[in-house]
This record gives sequence, structure tokens and C-alpha cells, in this order.
Amino acid sequence: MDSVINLSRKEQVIRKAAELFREKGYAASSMRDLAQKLGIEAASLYSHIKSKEEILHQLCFDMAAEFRKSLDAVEKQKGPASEKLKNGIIGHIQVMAKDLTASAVFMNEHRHLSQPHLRDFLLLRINYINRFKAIIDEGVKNGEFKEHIDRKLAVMTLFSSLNWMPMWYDPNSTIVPTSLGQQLADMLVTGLRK
Amino acid sequence: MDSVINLSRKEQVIRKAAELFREKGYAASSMRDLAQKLGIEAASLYSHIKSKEEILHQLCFDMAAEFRKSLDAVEKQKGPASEKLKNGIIGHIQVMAKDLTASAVFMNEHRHLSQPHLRDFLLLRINYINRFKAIIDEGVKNGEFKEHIDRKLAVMTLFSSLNWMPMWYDPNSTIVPTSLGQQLADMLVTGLRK
DNA sequence: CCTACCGATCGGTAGG
DNA sequence: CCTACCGATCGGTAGG
Repeated sequence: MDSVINLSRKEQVIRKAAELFREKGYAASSMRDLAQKLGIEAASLYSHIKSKEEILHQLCFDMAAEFRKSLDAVEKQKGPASEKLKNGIIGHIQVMAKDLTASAVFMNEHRHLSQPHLRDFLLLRINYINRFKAIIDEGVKNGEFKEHIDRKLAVMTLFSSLNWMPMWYDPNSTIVPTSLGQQLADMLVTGLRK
Repeated sequence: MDSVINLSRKEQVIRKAAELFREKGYAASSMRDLAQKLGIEAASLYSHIKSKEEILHQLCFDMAAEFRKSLDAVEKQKGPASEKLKNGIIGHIQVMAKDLTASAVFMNEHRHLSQPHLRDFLLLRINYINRFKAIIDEGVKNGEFKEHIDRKLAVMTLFSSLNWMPMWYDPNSTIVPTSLGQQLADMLVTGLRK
């Protein structure tokens, strides 16, 4: 049973596509480029996938589902908001670290989804962001966080920092994803100042 | 003299192109799209610009020059590193706020520059980042900042937060750019925690 | 700034 | 998974 250790051909196509989309961007990536990476003809791609956009759709929505699962687990926890926020950040980083390529595509290329998929995607994203916002609100209410902070600014700063991680994190680095998440959380919660 | 209050036709072309590139991305924006926005034929664009890439080049390098100028001024200041960092952040935000559209293109589309322009661009960017890194180093050395922070992580978190601002900042918002810069600096320097 | 047009490349299909 | 091919669109040029 090769399927236990090997990716299905469709999964191989999608993985190679993710690499290509990350490097050149979705719009600048042609199906002929992708076919070449796989050593086949462009027309042959269509026995595995229905369209170029199907690949993008799968990449974006699979990542979204992973993020959601991670946050589900965090929300079940008891404890201070700062701890929940920290674990939310660590979870987000871990999900990204599991597939940096797909994460980069998720972040940079989702806008090339056509309607109604784009709308669905943005709804998922706003929902995820709002769940983090609720954690921050909780921390402000119970006195853990500064009460004068702008919530929108806080949550956007948070996501900016998290979402750019695939752009600079070196997977061969000695710093493991959990520790990276810890440090990022620490930086955002307690800042640079001593 | 209309030229005092009006943009040159070339500048108009570049501004409209920036809007288009921001909305659809560089690769997905056609010269015919751009011509339509300007109410002319696609071929007519070439009496104002040499190529599609020339537009991208100008947008990216003009923004880079603005960022550099802003940081030049900050580096001349005396005072604690935390103050310099804060002013560097405020300056960066102000430069972006002056042209959110060009800022978004600068951030998201520069990778479509061809060589050797891409290389030159990335060199400018790494230089700018390193100058911020030096300010953080100074603050760590003189005891203003935590000594255990990972410098790369700190500076990347900083730039992630700054560079995503054009994605969510509403120019019609009541919060002015200087105040936005202040709040962002405060969040990064002192964190969320009370 | 326009008309007319170029060669190249695009995503995708038919039929095997 | 291939050959053969489609109509559409691309950035850009010639010549006015």
C-alpha cells in the first residue's frame, strides 16, 4: 500500500502548486509551469484537478480549517486571558509551521479566489479574528491588559506579526516553532521594554 | 500653470496603476485594465511609460526613498533608543499614510520586479531593516530593552506590524496617522499587559 | 492619443 | 497521461 507513505497524485499536484504559487504568486504561475515541475504535460493536470482555482481553494480552506481547530482547543481552556492569548498565538504559529508553503499561499494569494469562495473565505477569517478579539476584550475587562488600547489595532498588530512569519522564518533554524510562538507571544504581551 | 495643481499625465497613469495593482495584484492587472481606468486605449499608455514594469519600479523605489529619508532624520536625533525606535515607527507609519495605495503595492508586489531591479530593491530593504536592528541593539546594550529577546524576531515582528497597516487602516478613521504610529510603537515597546 | 496588428502565452477541452 | 488544439488575452510596436 503505497498510499500509506505516498501522497496521492492529486496531493502531489497541490503541493507542487503551493510551492509555485508561493514563489511567483498565483496569477503569475501558469499551469504549464506547474506541469513542468511535475514532469508531465499541462493537459494532464486536468485528470487530477478540475481547474487552477480548485488548487487555490483547497490550499486556502484547508489552512483555514486547521486554524479553526487550533483555536477551538484554546477556547476550551480555563485560565487568564493572557494565557489563552499566548496559547492562541502558539497554536497559530504551530499550524503555520506545519506547512509554511501553504501558509504563505493562504496569506498572500487568497484574494485571487473568485466569488462566492472569496466571500466565504473572508467570513471565516473575520470570524477567527473576532475570536481573538474576544480574548483580548476579556483580558481588558478583568484587568490583565491595558484598558486604553485600541482593540482593532491590537488584534491587527497581532495578526500582522503572526502572518508574516512564513516570510522570514527559516525552517532549518535552531529555534523550534513552539519556542518561536512563545517568544512572539511574549513580545506582543509584554513588549520589548524591560 | 495647471502643472502646479495637476499631476502630469505620467503621474496620473502611475497613480491609477497603483490602485489597480493594489486591487488585483501586479500580475493579474492588464495594461488594457489600466487604459480603461484612464479612458484611453491600451496602446496609448506607451506614450507615457516605457513598460508595465517601469510603473512598478517607480512605485517601489519612490516609496523606498521616502522610508530612507524618514529614518535618516530619526538617526540624527539624540536620546534613548526607545525614543528613537518610537520615532522610527511613527515616521514609517507617516510615510505609509501619505500614500496607502503605493505602500500596499510596495509591500505586496515588489517581488514582480525583474532582475537586477529586484536585487537592488531587496538590498535597500535589508539596509533599512538593519538600521532598525541597530536601534534595537543599542536599546538592549544600554539596558532599555530585554536582553534575552531574539533580535531577528523582534525586528521582523516590528516590520510585520508596520507593513500590514495599509491592509486594515481606514484613512477616513478618526485616528490620525501620528497617533496610530504612537499607539503601534507603544504596543510593540510596552506590550498589551498592564 | 488612435487604429491596426504582432507573436507569445494563457486556462482548458476532445479524444484517445 | 499524451497529442492536438481552441478562443481569449497578454505586453508591446508601427505608423500616423
